[in-house]
Amino acid sequence: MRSLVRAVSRQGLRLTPQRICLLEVLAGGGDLTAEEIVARLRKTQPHISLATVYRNLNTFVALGIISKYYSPDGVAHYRASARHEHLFICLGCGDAQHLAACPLQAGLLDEELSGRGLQVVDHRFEIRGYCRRCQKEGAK
Amino acid sequence: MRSLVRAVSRQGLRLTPQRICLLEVLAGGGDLTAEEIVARLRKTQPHISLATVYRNLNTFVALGIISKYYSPDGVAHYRASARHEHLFICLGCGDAQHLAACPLQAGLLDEELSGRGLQVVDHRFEIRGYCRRCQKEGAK
DNA sequence: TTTCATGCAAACCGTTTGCATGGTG
DNA sequence: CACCATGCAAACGGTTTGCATGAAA
Repeated sequence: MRSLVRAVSRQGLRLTPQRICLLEVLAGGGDLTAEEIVARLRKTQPHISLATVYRNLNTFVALGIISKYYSPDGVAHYRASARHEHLFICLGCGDAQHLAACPLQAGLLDEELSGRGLQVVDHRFEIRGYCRRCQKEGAK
Repeated sequence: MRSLVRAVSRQGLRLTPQRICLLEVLAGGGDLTAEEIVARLRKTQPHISLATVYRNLNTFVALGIISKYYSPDGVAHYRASARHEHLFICLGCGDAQHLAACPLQAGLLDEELSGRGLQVVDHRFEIRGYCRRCQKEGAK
């Protein structure tokens, strides 16, 4: 949280109440849609505008303070920047769990990436399938 | 291409001229947006509707005949189904290129996945950064 | 006191849907 | 000839933008 605030002020952006609350929500963790973020913000900022949220989210993304991705239904999700994520997404229940193993750190792709002159900033690995529970339910 | 047509008819879907042309475009390869697909289709199907294209794309995705992903600007891209994809997406120009190396095939995550009882269906790896050209432009 | 940020509402744009028509199996 | 698929146009919903107001530095 503190580092997020510092990142924002270091970029010459003003520290408005809205921005501080937004950073608090983001610091809380999770992949949130703009709607979900606004819902949480309204608790402390009842009149905050959706436009303000979108504008700030875009600003933060451009500065690399947070990251953004689109879920399979095409809705943007935001989260405090994690430079890499490895998710297992269950096709049965939709739950996502984070995986520890990082294929990139293992150096597996290094050769191919460097061979093509590609500079990595972040990555996101999604593995889809069925979790233990949903496998059992499917077998019934 | 032939296998795509077979997959469609096997599912009990009618083989309309629009669908056949759509499959031809998809068989041509690449990650295409609906707009790009329509532009190509108009050469042979001048009156084809955007709605028809979207409807068929969604149908094909649901049947697993093609796959869909959202680029960083939130626009859907479609391609003939690959059960796994490894993409490098340039943060500068937005272009995506496919990587050959597959971290999953290398067995890196096997231990973690099997340890948790997770059954893999497909996966998608996105690596973001800057391509050679955008690195040069950024240095200017 | 000068910007920059906010709120509101309207515009945008990719995508979906209702409905009547047309073509496939 | 029964249905599914198509085309058109309108609706939808997430996101962006113009403009006047308000607050941070």
